[in-house]
Amino acid sequence: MIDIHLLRENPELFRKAFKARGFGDSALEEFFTLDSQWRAKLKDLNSLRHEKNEITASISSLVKAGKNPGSSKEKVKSINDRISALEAEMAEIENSRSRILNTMPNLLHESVPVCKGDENNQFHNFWGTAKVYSGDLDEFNQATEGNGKYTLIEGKPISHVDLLASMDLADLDRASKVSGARFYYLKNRLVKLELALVNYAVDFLSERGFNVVEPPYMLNLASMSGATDMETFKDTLYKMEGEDLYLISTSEHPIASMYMGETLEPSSLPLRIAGVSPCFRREAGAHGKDTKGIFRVHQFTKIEQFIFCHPDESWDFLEELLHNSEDIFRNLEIPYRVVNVCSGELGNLAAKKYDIEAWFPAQGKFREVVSASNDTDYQARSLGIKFRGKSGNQFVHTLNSTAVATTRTIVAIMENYQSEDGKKIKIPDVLVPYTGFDTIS
RNA sequence: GCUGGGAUAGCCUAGCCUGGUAAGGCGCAGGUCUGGAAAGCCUGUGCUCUCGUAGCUCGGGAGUUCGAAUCUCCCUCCCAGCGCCA
Repeated sequence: MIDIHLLRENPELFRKAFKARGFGDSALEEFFTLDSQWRAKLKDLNSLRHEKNEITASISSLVKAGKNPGSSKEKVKSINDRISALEAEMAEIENSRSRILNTMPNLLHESVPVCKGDENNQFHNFWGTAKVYSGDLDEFNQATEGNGKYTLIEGKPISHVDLLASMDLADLDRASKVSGARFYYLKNRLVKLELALVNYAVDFLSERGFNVVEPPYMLNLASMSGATDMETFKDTLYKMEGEDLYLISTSEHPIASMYMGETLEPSSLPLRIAGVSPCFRREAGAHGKDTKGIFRVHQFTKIEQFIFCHPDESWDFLEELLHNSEDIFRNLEIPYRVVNVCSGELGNLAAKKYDIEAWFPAQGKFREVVSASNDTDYQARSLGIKFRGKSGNQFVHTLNSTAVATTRTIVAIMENYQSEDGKKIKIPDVLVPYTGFDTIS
C-alpha cells in the first residue's frame, strides 16, 4: 500500500509513476473526490463525539454527586443516532477509497527504464560462455547487446521434455492422470538433484548471514493480502475449501507476514531470512505457454531470500540479493543475463526489479530464473511492520529474491550440461558433494 | 475435540470481581547536570485529522448502557490438563 499522506501532499509524484506503469489518472481523481468527502465527514463525526463525551462526563459528575442527570441521557441517545448514521456513510466511502488505494502501485526508482513497447527490459550484464546454436545467434547477440560470450554448437541440444522421457527422469503422463496438466512425478537421480539444489542453496545462504526458515505452506487471507496484491494474485492462488487458507505461491509471503503488525527494534535490522518451501501456482493466465515438461508447473520448490531493513539501506541490499543469486548461478556455471525490468512489467509492490535470465540452449532463449525486488515500504505498510526510529515509528523496507527455483534450474542444468549424444547429464561440480554422483545417464 | 486459564502500548505489568473514560516499571529519544560520562531529575515515546481544551485505541466483531479494558454473546490465537494421532 502506498503512503496516503504522501499521496495527499504530493500527487504529482504518483501521477508520474502511474503513467510510466501504464495506469490512467482516473483512479487518482476518484481517490481525491472520496478522500475529501471522507475528511469532511470526519470533522463532523469528531465534533459529535466531542459533544457526546462532554455530556457523558457531566452525567458522570452529577451521578457521583448524587444528583439527577435529567434530560442529558436522551440528548446522548439522539447524538448516538447521528453518529451511527455518519459512521455508516463513512464506512462506505472508506471502503471505496481503500479499494482504490490498494490497487495503486508503488513509486519507481529513478533507474527503472520506462517501457515503450513489448520488450523494453534493460540489459544489465552477462556472465558465462553460452552454448549457442548458429540459428539462435542473432537472438543471443541482441539479448546481450553484443556483450555475450559464446561457443557455437552444431545442432540444438535435446529439449528437457524429451530427456525426461528418454532417461526415465520424470513421469508426466501419470501425473496428468492423477492431478492434471502441469504436474509431474520427478524420478530417480532427478529427485536427488533437486534435493542437492535445495541443500546447496540453504548452505550458501546460511554462510551469507541468512537465517533459514521453512514457513507455513498456507496463509490466511489477512496475511496473504498484506503480503501481496490480491487483486492481481487471486487468480494465481489455490484456496482451501471451507477454510480461510490459501496455498502459498512463494515463501516470500509467509516470511513477509511473519512480522505482521509488529514494531521491531532497530538493532535487530537488517533481518536476513532464507525460506525453503514448495510453491503452488494456478498459472491461470498461462494457457498454451510452456505446456510440456517441468518449466512452468503448478508446484515447485523454491529457496527464497528475504530482507527487512532500514529504509536508508534497501537499495544496497537489492544489489546484495542480486549478487547472491548471481553467485549461485555462477557457481552452478549456468550462463545468464541480468535485466533491469521496465516500468510496465513491474508488479505493483516493486519499486525496482532485476531478473536473472538463464540461457537455455535447447530453447535458444534467455528465460527468467530469478526475480529480485525492492518493495521499499509498500509491503511493510500493508502488513504494519515498523521499527522504532529516532523520530517515531517508521515502516521498514522489504526485499525479496529467488535464490533457486528447483524445476527451472533443473531444466537449465539439463539443457546446459547434456552430452553431445544426449545420453548423459553432467552434474555441476558444486552440487556433486550433495548428490553423491557426477553424472546422470 | 473436551475442560480450565489467558491476550492491556517496543517489552513487563496494574486496572476487570464492584462500569465513570488506561496507572506504573523497563527500554529508547531529547533536555538538565558534567571537562566527559554515569546516577538523579524533567519531558516525550500506539493511531487519525483541518494539530486541538480534538477524536480513536485494551486480540477481532456484535450487544447492553448516558458511559465498557471492565458486563453479555460470537470468533481468532496462546498456555495447562485430558482425548485422538504421523
